[in-house]
Amino acid sequence: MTRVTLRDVALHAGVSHQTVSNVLNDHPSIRPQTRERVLRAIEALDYHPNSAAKALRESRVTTICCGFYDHSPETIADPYRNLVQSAFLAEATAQGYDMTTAFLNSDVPRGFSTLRTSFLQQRFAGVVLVGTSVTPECLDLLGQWNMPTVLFDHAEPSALFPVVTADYRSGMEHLVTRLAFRGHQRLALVIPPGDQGGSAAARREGFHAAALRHGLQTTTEPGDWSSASGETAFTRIWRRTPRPDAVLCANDRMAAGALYAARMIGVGVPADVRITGFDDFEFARYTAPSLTTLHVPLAEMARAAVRLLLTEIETARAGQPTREPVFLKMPVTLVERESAAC
Amino acid sequence: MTRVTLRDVALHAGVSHQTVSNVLNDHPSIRPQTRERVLRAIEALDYHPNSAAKALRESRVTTICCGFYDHSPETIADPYRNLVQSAFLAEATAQGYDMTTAFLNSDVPRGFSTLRTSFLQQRFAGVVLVGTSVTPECLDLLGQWNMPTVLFDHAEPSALFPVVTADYRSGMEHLVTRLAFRGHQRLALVIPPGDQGGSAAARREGFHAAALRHGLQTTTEPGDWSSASGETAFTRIWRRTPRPDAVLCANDRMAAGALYAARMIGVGVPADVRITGFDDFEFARYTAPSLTTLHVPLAEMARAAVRLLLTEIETARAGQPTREPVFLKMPVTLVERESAAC
DNA sequence: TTGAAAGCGCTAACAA
DNA sequence: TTGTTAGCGCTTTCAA
Repeated sequence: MTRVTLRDVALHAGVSHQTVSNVLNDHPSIRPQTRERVLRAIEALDYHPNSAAKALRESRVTTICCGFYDHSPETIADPYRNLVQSAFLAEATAQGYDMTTAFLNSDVPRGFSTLRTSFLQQRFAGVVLVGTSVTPECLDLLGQWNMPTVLFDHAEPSALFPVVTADYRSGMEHLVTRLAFRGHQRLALVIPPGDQGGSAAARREGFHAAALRHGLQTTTEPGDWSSASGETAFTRIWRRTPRPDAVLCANDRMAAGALYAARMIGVGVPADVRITGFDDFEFARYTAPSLTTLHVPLAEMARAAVRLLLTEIETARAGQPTREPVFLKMPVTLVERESAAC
Repeated sequence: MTRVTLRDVALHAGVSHQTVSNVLNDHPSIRPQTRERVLRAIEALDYHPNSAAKALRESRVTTICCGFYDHSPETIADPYRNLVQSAFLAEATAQGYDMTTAFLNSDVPRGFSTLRTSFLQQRFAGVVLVGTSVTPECLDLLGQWNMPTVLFDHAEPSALFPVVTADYRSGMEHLVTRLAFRGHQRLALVIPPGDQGGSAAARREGFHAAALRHGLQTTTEPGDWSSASGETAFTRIWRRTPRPDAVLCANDRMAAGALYAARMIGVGVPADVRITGFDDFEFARYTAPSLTTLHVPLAEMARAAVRLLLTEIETARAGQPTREPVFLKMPVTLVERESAAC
């Protein structure tokens, strides 16, 4: 159980431990012959450098954190997270970094201070904060910690951190415009309330802006991103007078719930009402009717976010805190399926 | 940007750095007054111990790894992973551990050796290996590394590692028996081929055992867990003669694909054919018709797996490699919905 | 009850 | 080109 160290390798190769270190770090000025001998010793002893020692000595960790903000039981099963996370990890790995994951609950001060503690303990070098609802107050707080951070899915540019998001607003506008051209008059939107500066807010704004432009009537019903909340929302909406002719849901999961509720009540989709989602996850194609929705290029966004974070980390290490504000907004595209067909 | 260390705290409190360490580690024999003073200094300086230094000194890491085996593009969107992972993390956090995630691709030797390298570099203390298809050869390999490991979702007991799984076999048997009692004669199974000792194998065995017992005809069609493969599989199956009167899918995602294909072809479910899934994810309730499936208690399993892993880690540290083989098999329950209603 | 010394495994700086 | 020295921040002896 005793580990092989640099010294063991040095002993085996008949050189000093420093020479071994030099070989490992590709220092110049090592005779090929020595180098060869060291490499053989490393192989023979199955040596692997201790990452803690390296991190300690270099005052540098090669781990990034994927922080899911606003973690609640309702969103645990959300396929969104998995996609994002696995894209993060792939990119991080490609760049020679490890990744840890943190789920921050909405208990803001406590969740954030846990993250900060972890950072100050040097457990990770920087974080991609995933999730809506990062309020301006939180951002100010974060800003004071100077922890390399990238905001994922934050709708507004930030002076403090790079932001990677998608054009949720235009996506929604596009969808509403399309529905307007098809003669729809009364739209209902199912969306989580609040979320200032977050992606829900962007979706809501796009909805209202386009509806106003086209002179459409609108109502809003709260949801919490879960399918169950979509179900409830649709039921409530359908009791109203006048009834909407299209129900737009802020994500696919809620839309799936709405479709289910419609079927239970005996409302035909798309005959009696159109229903749309947002995100375009795997099962959007597999609802009945299949779901018209907006596609978000999550994997691409995730790759960009990690790359930006690594730049942030390098910049912070080099001690150059000034930088242009970065705001990456990826296009969102309409995917037309049955639930809102003509 | 310069970090606060033990020495800084000691200086501030007017004691030696060792005393600070003693306070942090709750050593006895510290005068309450001194203790108080040190704690105030820690507070005042916002001190956080460096985890790398601690790990190095104690030769001990407090990170576990969540290793998803058989990672392929098809399974990235799988909600299964997220549920499992977030349950792992919650339990690990509760026990004072961090968690990293690794996605091992099916390129067995390379993927595994990356994991091993990471372990030998002391990046994590042990791994929960999630996924089917861990072949006996892989297990032997793993066994030689003596890396604390727990197998998640492995169907057979192992002499080498604790296993946490669900009773996939009985679940399938129960479902087949139910269908037999309802007069079904010809069953088709959509399932990934191979997977010796994995959960797919258990599902397949349960299926065949029960079908045999009840004298039912069976056919099998390959799938790769993805919805798209379920779609293809159903289409193929429906071209056969005679047609089955029930199509059992080895997971919900494939079942969703099968439902879609049936609808496209114009086959009524459950009127013309019954379709069932396995796992009971959120959207199983939201397909149309809603999906009859088998519920797997993933969160509970995940908690148990982490606890077992921590025990393994402790045991290994204490140098007592012998231990009773552990095999935890959680119950799987039938959830009846519309797609296989009477 | 507290402090001083040693060293975990590594790398940066310098000396040979 | 290689070896020696020092120290990253912490905890574990052991002595005061």
